[in-house]
Order: sequence, then structure tokens, then C-alpha cells
Amino acid sequence: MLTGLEEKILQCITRYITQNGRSETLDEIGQLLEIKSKGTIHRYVKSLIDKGHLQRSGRNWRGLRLAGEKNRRLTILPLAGRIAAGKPIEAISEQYEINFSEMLLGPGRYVLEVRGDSMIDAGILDGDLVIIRETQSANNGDIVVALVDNSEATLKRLRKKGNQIELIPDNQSMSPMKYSADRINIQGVVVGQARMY
Amino acid sequence: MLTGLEEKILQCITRYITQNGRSETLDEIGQLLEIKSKGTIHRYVKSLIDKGHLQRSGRNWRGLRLAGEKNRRLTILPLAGRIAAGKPIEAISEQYEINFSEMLLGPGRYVLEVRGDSMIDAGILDGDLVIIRETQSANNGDIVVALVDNSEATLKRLRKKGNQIELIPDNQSMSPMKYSADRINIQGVVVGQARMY
DNA sequence: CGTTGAAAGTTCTCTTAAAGTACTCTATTA
DNA sequence: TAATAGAGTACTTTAAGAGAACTTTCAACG
Repeated sequence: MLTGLEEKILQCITRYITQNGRSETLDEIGQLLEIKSKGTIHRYVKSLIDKGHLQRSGRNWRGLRLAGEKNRRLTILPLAGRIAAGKPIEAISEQYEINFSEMLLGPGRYVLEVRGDSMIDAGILDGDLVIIRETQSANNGDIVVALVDNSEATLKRLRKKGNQIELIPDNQSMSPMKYSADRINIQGVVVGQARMY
Repeated sequence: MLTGLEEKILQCITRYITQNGRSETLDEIGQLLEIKSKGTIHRYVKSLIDKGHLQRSGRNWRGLRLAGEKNRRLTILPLAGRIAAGKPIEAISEQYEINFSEMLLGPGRYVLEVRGDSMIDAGILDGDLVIIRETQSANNGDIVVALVDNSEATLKRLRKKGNQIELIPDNQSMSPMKYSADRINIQGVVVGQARMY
């Protein structure tokens, strides 16, 4: 089990390596995390190596590698490129991998299965899964889980207008609904969407 | 058999761990349950460990773990229920869980970022990620990555008619294209789709 | 090709704050 | 009276950080 700092450092290094192919130096990690002593960084990097999450290739500078592939790889898929109709797949240079853990998972998140077509124009179909981040505050344009009169829950796009709240279905055949702000309780915002075939 | 307080503490810890991935500290449990003495908390946490409901990983802070089945990786999100317009969230009884690793990841899979609107009626929008399973064979109705004349890659729905292959965009404003089977190479089929907000 | 100095990594020690552990004492209640 | 619940105190351990002193690596230079 990792401590808070170990977790932070491992994430920091993982992100850097997937972006740049090599690790940062200890000092650079310190700069990113605002820790002044590279001795401290080294202590935690070493414990990450001991715990099997990192390994050092030889004694090169910037020679840290990600280990524990079995656990970590499973949540990462290679991002092969972009595909558009009628064109060859466009290779992507900047970012090689998609980490679904970072993308979709995290504390305070849960999944809802969508019923109905009210968000169909936003590409959220009947049966899709939406990942919700729990929060009471949302911005205009967010897709939110809203509780109306503490009884009805609904998935809609949010628009705030002064003391009025409008819940807008992304479906041309349905009309927006307006409520006074005190009737609406935001339960969370949609941070992701997924579908299986 | 658990006493009332043991039950409360176990529930408190369980909720916190499923939300945050790690346990609270004893003091934080005390705050949540309005118990001032961490000595008391410790006594009951210890008895929960003795009774096998919890375990402590090493002597780390926040190192409490749920024993037994509950102890899984955080590639899992709770599936809270189904949501439909105008109805309360329909709770799913068995506290079902979504494992994104199993769902989307696996050998021979990669990700493509979608460009263009050719599959918009299938809920695949510009910028979405699609997870592709590499295969040469696909069934009628599958959404496939097809290589035309070994030069153009495209994402379309597949229909085979004898020696003819039809690539159908799920977009009313675009028309299907027909090819002789030898001009088409199936590279993979879409097994999943994901989007971030 | 070897020298050399800056940059990077390693190994320590010291320090502080916070967390966990182990008690004792008390109150309530069945 | 025994089980449950709680307060509180004292002590131990861990996490986290600063920083000094040392070794190793790398690249530029003559």
C-alpha cells in the first residue's frame, strides 16, 4: 500500500514517462511537486522501486521505468491514431496511451445506466453507461444528474438563468423545462460515457 | 456478531474506502461519527480486525482494508442504478459493479480517436474514442475499421452481400458505399466506445 | 582519448507533525 | 454484574521534509 506522497510521485513519473518516453530527474520531480529536497524524493522513489512499482535501468540519469506492468497495463490501451472517413489512419505522435483509470475512474464517482433517448443528440444512447462525479455545483452546459422536487431524477443539460434553472434534453423532439432554483438539486455531473458492443 | 458501534464504524469505513480508495484515519472516523476519543475508535477497529471484517496492511496510516470479496482494484465503479427522464433513479439491487478493465481492455485491442460525423447516429461523435479488437472477420452489422484498396481507412457499419461489401455510415446525410469484397480489408471491430467531458 | 566539472543520483542525519496503540477511568443499561 | 460506549492521557511509530556530504554519469574540451 502506498502512502500519499508515494502515490503522487508515482503518478507524476507515470505521466511524464508516457508523455516523454523517459523519466524526469529527481530535482524535476521535486519542482513539479514543490518539494525542495531531492533526498526526500529519492527516499520515496526508492521505496517505490522496493515495492515493485518502478525500476531503474542501470544507473542512467532519467533511467526510471514503470514496472508492475500486469497491474497497470490493464487499464492502459495504446492510442493508435485518428480515423476519419476515407483517409488513412493518422498516427498520433503526442500521446501514446489512453489510461482509462485516469480518464474515468476516481474517488466519488459512480455509474448510471441511461434509460431513454433524452440525450441522444449528445451521443448518449439508451443503455449507455455514464460516469458521474458527485458534486453539488455544476456549470452551464454541463450534463448533470438533477433531482427535481426531491423526487424525480433526470439526466439533462444544465442552464442557469438567475434564479431559474433550465434542464435541456439534447433531443430535438423534446422541450426544455424551467424550474425555480430551489426545486432543483444537482447530484453530480457527467464526466464520461462508455458503451459496449 | 457485531455491536451497534462496530456496525456503524464498519459501514463508515466501507463507504469511505469505496469512494476514496483508502481508509480514513481514526480521527476522521471519530469526526464522522462524532466520537471524540480515538482510543475508543481504535478499540472497535481492532475488534473488527479480530473478527475478520477488516485488515490492516502493514502499519501504514490509512492502511485499513476491507477483508474478503470487497478487496478489489479501483478499476471498478459502483453501478448505482438506472436513470431515466422524470423518474427517480432506479436502484439496482445487488449493488452491481462495472469493471472497466473487463469491459474495454484485453489483448489485441487498441484505441482510435474518431474524426468526423460519419457514425453520429450510432452515438459515435467527433472526438470520441473507440476501442478496437483486432480481427479479420466481422459480422453483418458490426462497426468495423475497414481498409479500402489498402490505402483508406474508415469506420463504418458492415454489410456483406455475397461477393459485395457495403460500408454504411450511420449518418442520414451520407450514403453507403459498395465494394467488391477483394478491395476491403477488415482491420478490427469496435468493441467499445468512450468519451470524456 | 583522457580530463574535468557540472549535473544527477545516493546515503546519511535531524526534525516535526500526525497517526496509531495501549492503557485507565467513567457512565449507562440490560 | 457484565457488556457496551465513551473520554482522555501517555507513549510509539510513521510520513514527510530539509539539507549536508558523498559518489556516479555525462558531455564538452583540449
